[in-house]
Amino acid sequence: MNKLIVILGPTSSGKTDLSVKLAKKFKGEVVSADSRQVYKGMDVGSGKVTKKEMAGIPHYLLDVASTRQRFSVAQYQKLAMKAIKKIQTNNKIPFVVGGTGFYIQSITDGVVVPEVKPDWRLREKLEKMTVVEMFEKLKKLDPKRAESIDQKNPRRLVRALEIVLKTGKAVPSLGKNQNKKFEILEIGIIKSRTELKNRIHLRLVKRLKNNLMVKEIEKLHKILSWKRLEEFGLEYRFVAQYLQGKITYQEMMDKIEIESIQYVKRQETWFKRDNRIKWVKNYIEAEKLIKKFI
RNA sequence: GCCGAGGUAGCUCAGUGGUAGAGCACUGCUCUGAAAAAGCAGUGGUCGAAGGUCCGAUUCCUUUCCUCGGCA
Repeated sequence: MNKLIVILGPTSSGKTDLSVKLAKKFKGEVVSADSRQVYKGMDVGSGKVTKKEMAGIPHYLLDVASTRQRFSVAQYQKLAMKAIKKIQTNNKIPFVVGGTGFYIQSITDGVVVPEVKPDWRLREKLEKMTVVEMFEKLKKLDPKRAESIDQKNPRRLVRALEIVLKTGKAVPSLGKNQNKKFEILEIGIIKSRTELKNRIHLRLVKRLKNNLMVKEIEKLHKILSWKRLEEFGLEYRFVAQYLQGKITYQEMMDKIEIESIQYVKRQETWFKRDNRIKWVKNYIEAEKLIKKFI
């Protein structure tokens, strides 16, 4: 059976370092699972591995999309599965590494997302409705989905309506079957909140040094609107706000740190639901787990 | 020293004679092609201190301490 190793953890937990070391030791190659690192030109702000840090280990799913387009889980799943197969045929072990829980789940659970491509014009129209109106509409068109949906979340409502309106059929129920194609080991990096806080702070200072990150975002703005840049969140959102004069430099720094920690919490909440994850503190513990697994 | 403004949740502030709210922070949670996104819920205050009036004061009065402006 084909083996697959997942290395996950909250932002700033040290996934890159650990995964490169492990990949070297166990003849592995890395498949990134990061919703921002897929974009070309988002390097400093997304904490993308540098060529040097890769230390010769091939990395997939980096720079596979243009920031002008919107990437999605469905695309991720397809590309990542392809990369995984390729790695396995080369008799190497794929290491899926990242912090985007939804992307990871698309591999480990093999979730089948409904085959309905986003229709941005339709979404724009739908978004003009209030959530109450959207929910009422969904209740009529797809009462079953309406039962389980988050009634106050416009994104979810828009997507559900999009599926129903485009296909004329109800949203298929989610079959959460484990991916049977692989034998999977999921390793999570555990770090205390205070340590993550420190690391996030130091990382931010480093990224701000020499204006590296600000320059990167100014460059991105040449082809992207501020609005679009703000959609990317965290460093991209607040540096964009700073460059527009909406907030001060200090406010920008504070905001990035606060929201990064909030992001950590959201990631932890997501990972908590997956009890396959084996939590480790360091390289040694991870190495032990993999030795047993192989 | 005098005059004025203010002291209410971790922060910024609203408010009322019948023991208090908001936003943000904080904590927990959700997640069907935007997921660093988008949502939901919850905790939290002896209302600066001490007296007084009142059935009752955070709200009115007095004193006091502190902060910020202006004048000396």
